Amino acid sequence: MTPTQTVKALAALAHETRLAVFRMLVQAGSGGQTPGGIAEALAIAASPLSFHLKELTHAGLIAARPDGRKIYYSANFAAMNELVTYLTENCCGGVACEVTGAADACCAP
Amino acid sequence: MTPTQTVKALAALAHETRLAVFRMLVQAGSGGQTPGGIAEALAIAASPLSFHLKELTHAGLIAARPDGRKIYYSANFAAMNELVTYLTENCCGGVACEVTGAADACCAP
DNA sequence: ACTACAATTTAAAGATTATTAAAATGATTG
DNA sequence: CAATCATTTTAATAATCTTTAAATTGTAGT
Repeated sequence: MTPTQTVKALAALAHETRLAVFRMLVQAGSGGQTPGGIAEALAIAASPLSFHLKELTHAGLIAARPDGRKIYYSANFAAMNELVTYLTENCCGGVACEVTGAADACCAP
Repeated sequence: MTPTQTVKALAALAHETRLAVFRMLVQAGSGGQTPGGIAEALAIAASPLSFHLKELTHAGLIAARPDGRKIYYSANFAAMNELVTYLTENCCGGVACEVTGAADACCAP
């Protein structure tokens, strides 16, 4: 993951509505959710939701799967995991972690 | 961690310079780094760096430890780990993970 | 074809954030 | 105490995001 891609993903998540949408999709699993379902659950109007879904999609954090006149959005788990890895990478210089004490998997929660 | 705190942390990281600074501090471990050291390593002018350090500090992602006329900044590893946890929490509804297959630790990289 | 539904697009207004250069703070050294 | 060093603050400008409401696309049912 490049710094630029990472910044895009973080910026996409750095908004209350989008963070809620993304977490809802993370919890929904690979089946996903339609904009209608998300809008109802989170009480968001259709137009802004569509804008935010586009932002998350452009950042590579979610993907769309059209089905008839509905569209199912689901979280991109690979991207999510790459993002987490990028943030914690080479923690404490890669030596035995000062924080967790773990030899590898340094600074994992 | 509240959604509001999480959004603040993500927004703080969603900037190329701040992401680079934060990763440098993550890799520096608990000893930390001074603005002077960071400025030299990343080729950033003092004034914008100070602005970005303030943003990261307000977001709770780093902390300052003054020592004489120098200030050592270091990553807040607890905050970093909480952020990661918040993003991946209750992945796939908490049932056996569809993505990794793991029973718990669902969707960990 | 006509109507209804699911979702997206557009354009304008409003709000937030980043950058720059200059000035200021506060701690050390000679 | 004057000079210097490390860092922060200020204020103005420039750039970027969000929201809103209205209009649009595309699909399904009658």
